[in-house]
Amino acid sequence: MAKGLPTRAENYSEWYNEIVKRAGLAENSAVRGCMVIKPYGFAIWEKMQRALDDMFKETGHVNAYFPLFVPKSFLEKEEEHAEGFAKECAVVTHYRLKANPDGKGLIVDPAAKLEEELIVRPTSEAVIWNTYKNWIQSWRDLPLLINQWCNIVRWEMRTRLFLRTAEFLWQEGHTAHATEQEAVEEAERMLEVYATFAEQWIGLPVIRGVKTPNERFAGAIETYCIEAMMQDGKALQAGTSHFLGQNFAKAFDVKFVNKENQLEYAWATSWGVTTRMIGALIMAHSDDNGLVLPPKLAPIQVVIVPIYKSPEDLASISEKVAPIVDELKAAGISVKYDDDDQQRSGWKFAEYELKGVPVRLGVGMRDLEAGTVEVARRDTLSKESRPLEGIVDHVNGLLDEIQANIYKKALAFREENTFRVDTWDEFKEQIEKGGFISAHWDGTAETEEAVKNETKATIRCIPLNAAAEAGKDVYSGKESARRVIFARAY
RNA sequence: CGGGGCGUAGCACAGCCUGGUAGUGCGCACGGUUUGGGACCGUGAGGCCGCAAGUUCGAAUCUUGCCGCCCCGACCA
Repeated sequence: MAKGLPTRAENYSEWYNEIVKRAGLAENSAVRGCMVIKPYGFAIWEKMQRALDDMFKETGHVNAYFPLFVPKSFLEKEEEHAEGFAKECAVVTHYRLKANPDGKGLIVDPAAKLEEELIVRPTSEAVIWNTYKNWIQSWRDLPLLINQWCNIVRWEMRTRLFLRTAEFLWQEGHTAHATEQEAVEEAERMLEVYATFAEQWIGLPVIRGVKTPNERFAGAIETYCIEAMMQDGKALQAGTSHFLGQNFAKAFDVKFVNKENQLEYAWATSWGVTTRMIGALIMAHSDDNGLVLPPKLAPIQVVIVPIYKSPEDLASISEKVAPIVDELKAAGISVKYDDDDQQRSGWKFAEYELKGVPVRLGVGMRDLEAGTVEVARRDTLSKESRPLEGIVDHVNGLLDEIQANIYKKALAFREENTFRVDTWDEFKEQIEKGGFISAHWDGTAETEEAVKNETKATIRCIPLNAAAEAGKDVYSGKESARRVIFARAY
């Protein structure tokens, strides 16, 4: 076990916080509620960005950039949207500071008050649809498929590294379409992109679903989501995709002329995933020794640690290892040969385990003589001695195996902790133990609210693949057509 | 914004109750011995004790007021 790292069983949230800090992913900043993403954490984000961006491009999207500031009047235009975000907005009121006449330091120059306040974007629908108004005239201008990578600010009272901070990084896709059907298909397509990314890259099984009206994005007609289970049995929303109908087109007067020469409002979607996915990755796979990274997102996939006594030994190990490093690189594997003389091998083993490096190769003098290498995998913590010959192929296969294994493990965990519940007593008992509860819901906001008040559990989603099944609401006893997923959530 | 806790070296903390000018561990620097799972010994550097005012001969310690951070709740990706 890592030195002094709290265990998941002892204190799950402290375990999480410590992993984030000790693995060098992020730390709290001097600015309240904001985080500093450190190089190792940012490297994971860069890998996520790369993979997602490729998927966005493959589905026909292009990147652009819109301003950080949203004039208050823009935000106001779509009423529900405005209401939903109003209570968490940072507002710019002035554009200048000046020397404090009463002493040292600076004060806000009262003479430099902005005519109209600017909101630091909590999301960009308003700015973007205000822009789209000028870009869209004809059906020939559609669909408009644009994404941007940026930061946003949502003034949170209580923050946690990666999971909830006042400022965070994300991507937001904003598309405009000529027909309702096309927009709905886009929202569903992007949800599937997210689900694929979560499952195949993060190794995180997700439930695809739609939100209840209560949980919907402010201004959306339908919110699709992917929900994942963390190791403490709580749910975490890993991505959302919205069908916005014509709400924003109407608010910003975005009309186009269709093939019949008639004016119509454009149909919209928006979709986003955030740096929160890094939190999901940590909480889904890591163990009491530290981080466990899926090979596809690991900044370092393979670390090679030389084990030696004298500088001469190190030299001969380095000589033997050099071609292997080259071969691994040639095979597209990111590898680090850690010949740093400042730290001992035992220290390095522990350190790379804490950092979640999927595969570690240990090479010592004994290996040199025997033509072997010690192969250690992070996900199972198992070690074996293998012939140096053919090691690159072996590692390549091993990375795939680890990627598959951590997904399998997470899926098995979710299945073991998902319960079909049909009585209210059972519901209350189970929710205390954690996990997902699949239960009947009568479709009313009243019941949803009552369940939340009594148990802190919310409806995470109505699964897209939910089979029609007549039943009785677990709380109210009223008629229900299908089961939904209840859980306590992050 | 309500309830609780905490601000002392880069980090984690002790000292405060019972006032006398600051200590431990990790880390850091140097030297040596070590090296197949977080080495050990020795020497050394490093602090306006969150800020401000008050009490006192004297304040990290007592009083008051600020500021900041963390945890628990309501809100949220």
